[in-house]
Amino acid sequence: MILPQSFYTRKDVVKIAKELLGKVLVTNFDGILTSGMIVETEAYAGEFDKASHAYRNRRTARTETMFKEGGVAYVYLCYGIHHLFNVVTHMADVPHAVLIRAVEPLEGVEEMLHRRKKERLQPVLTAGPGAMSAAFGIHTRHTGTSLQGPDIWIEDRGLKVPAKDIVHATRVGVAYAAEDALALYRFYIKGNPYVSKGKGL
DNA sequence: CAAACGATTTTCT
DNA sequence: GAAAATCGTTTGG
Repeated sequence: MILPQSFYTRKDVVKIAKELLGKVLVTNFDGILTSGMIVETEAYAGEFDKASHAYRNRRTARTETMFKEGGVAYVYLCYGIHHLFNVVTHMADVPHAVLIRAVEPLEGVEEMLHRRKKERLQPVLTAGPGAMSAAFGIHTRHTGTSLQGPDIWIEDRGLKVPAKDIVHATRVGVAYAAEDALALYRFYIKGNPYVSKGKGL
């Protein structure tokens, strides 16, 4: 089933980030469907999180999407090259989001290989937020897109990730966030080869 | 209007 | 392991 909007509008962004592990992200652009199981996520708790673009409820043209009601995509360009895909959570005016960092490819592998200009299926295809977005065809133009479809959605296919297989860690690339860089806001499935190689603190 | 800066990935040494 | 690639957003003059 497609995760309902009520899944996203809940208030605990960290809990949502953890629950997204094992769910299936699907994109369907121009009739081309690609999907993959989410194996790595990070929570960004807006107002009190220095690692978030919306720290202290800072509203700009870019972050405005994070202030929407939960259940839409927040996509932005990083380092001028990479499109990073996030899921907006909580109610309107609370800028919480979950960064999807890595997935394990399921359907549309041929298309993902083509989009990434790769020959063979290897973890590097979708391990890492920029790589995953490229493989799924996600672009900054999709920021604000609903996660109820028909272009992007997340499904629950009944897979439960055992608590013992969920690793809590520090986030990647946010050392500038001082004490908030120490928060255990990154979650991934232990031993899954598609988890990114990015290192926290 | 000019300048600095990334929630990263790839390539080269 | 180090460095480049590359550009929209944000901030400062």
